[in-house]
Amino acid sequence: MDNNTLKSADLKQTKKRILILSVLETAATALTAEEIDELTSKDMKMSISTIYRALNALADKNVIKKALHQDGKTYYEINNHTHRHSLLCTLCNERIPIDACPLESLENYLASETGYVITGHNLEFFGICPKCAAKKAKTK
Amino acid sequence: MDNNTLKSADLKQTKKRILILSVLETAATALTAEEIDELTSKDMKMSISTIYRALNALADKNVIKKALHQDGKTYYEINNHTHRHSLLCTLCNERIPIDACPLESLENYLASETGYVITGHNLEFFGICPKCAAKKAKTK
DNA sequence: CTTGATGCAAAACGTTTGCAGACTC
DNA sequence: GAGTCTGCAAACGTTTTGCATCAAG
Repeated sequence: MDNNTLKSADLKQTKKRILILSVLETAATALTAEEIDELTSKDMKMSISTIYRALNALADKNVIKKALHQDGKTYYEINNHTHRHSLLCTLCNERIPIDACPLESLENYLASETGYVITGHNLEFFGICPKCAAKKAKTK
Repeated sequence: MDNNTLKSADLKQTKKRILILSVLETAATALTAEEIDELTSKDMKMSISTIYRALNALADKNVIKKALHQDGKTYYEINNHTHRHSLLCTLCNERIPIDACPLESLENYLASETGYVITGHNLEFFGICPKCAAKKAKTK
């Protein structure tokens, strides 16, 4: 675990912030504030507004990435400066990560076409996972 | 204007619904409920909950598409069964439509790899438009 | 006349904020 | 000790909902 992530982001190194960061570091996918609350509550009790404030501070410093998903919740994940999107089952909410991202070349094209400085993108796939598809076929 | 869009979607043909649909049909981009409220208010006064209910009914019937964007608002647009994404200036909120969508082949790959039935995706680009970039350079 | 649509006000939801007290540096 | 972080409760903005009334089929 990187002990000076907080220090180098000009943020005070509190136990709660360290715990939030370590939860995000070990997570396989992006997490909501509520999920982070659950995961940290075993080790330490903290207010949900503390979690939101810590997450926003970290996102401002680009330590983590923040994105609003279609379920209306904001997801946070460590910013490893690589791309990862996800595929979400609209029935059971299972979420699996996708490594491939075909958008860089499109971004370059868009930049030259529009004059924009492209700073990022948001991409989510929706579908029905095999388990839910099977379940659905049965009940029909 | 298609007079039986509502009828064929099993929805009652009310003046308000017709007006909402016509606003969406003439819009160049996806609209929020609030924007639709403003655009319709010249012709007819209606409650915001009526607008939300009409939009949700239409989205359920796949007459329109509904998507939550990064500004926290839900945008609605006519479902012409083609793809269009957008590029959004994070400073002035200018939004320009993008026709290209390179995701079909990736969707096929994901489907075979994960077993999911892929039903859709959500894609947004962020950047800074030339005007805002110029303004920003001046104030520095 | 039955069913679905509407208005209003209140609630829901995830997130943010003001303020007083507690902690890090 | 200065400046930042935290907890609590209250506020926020968008969207949804319960219920009574109204209009479309």
